[in-house]
Amino acid sequence: MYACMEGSQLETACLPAALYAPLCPYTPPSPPSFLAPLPSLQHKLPQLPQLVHDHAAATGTNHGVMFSSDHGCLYPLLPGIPFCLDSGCGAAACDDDKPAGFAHLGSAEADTSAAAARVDSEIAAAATATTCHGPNSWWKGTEKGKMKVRRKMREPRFCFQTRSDVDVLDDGYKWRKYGQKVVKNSLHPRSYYRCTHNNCRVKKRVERLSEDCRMVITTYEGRHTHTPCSDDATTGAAGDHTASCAFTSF
DNA sequence: CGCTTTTGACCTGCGC
DNA sequence: GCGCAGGTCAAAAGCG
Repeated sequence: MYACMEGSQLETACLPAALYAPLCPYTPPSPPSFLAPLPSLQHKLPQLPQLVHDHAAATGTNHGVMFSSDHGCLYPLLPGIPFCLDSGCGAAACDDDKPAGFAHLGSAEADTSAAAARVDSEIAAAATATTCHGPNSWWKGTEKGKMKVRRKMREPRFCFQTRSDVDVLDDGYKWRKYGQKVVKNSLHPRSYYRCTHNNCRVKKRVERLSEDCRMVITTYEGRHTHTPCSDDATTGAAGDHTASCAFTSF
């Protein structure tokens, strides 16, 4: 999943031509309407999560999509990799209504790369947990005599890949780092961030490709309950604001 | 002083 | 059941 797509794979890309135009020599066959042209990735990257979310909302599923960007070129990453968190969304059921280039979970047998299998396993685990406990359910554990309650819930996850010298892309939201972990078969540690906004449990993971330390993999989990501009407003009024705000992003 | 980052420990899920 | 790996917690340290 983390490897860059080859040219042949891009034939199934679904982003508008304007996205590719600057540097990429190919053109997607039929750009979907839910994605507006992005003349410059550098300036439009913060919009990407919203675009993806709009698609998820339009399709009624928690589809994730993996994008890869390279010097301004942005395209879906490895179409065919399952990335649907909706436990009720089977592979066959989803195939018909997903646009070309979008992948969803549930078709592990179609995956050939170890990385894809790893992601599939990861997402499948989340789906399994959801099945066992139901959406938005809680599981409990104990630590040093006191109950520790964690939320194990189904959240839409989207990841994209970009080439950048900085780990944390400026997506308009404020993040707090809560962990860092060295992952196996990776030369670079994975960082875990959480949105600092009140009652916003959106998380993101950032890691660099071991094959190319300039490539950054950013995975968003969950949806923001606020706008980027309201990030500073962490008071109780945030709830009213978010309730009246149709913009929900990552 | 408050917020953020760091980092080791802990917990859970999965594969064997 | 055990070990491994990923994810999270929380105390300590750092910083403005």
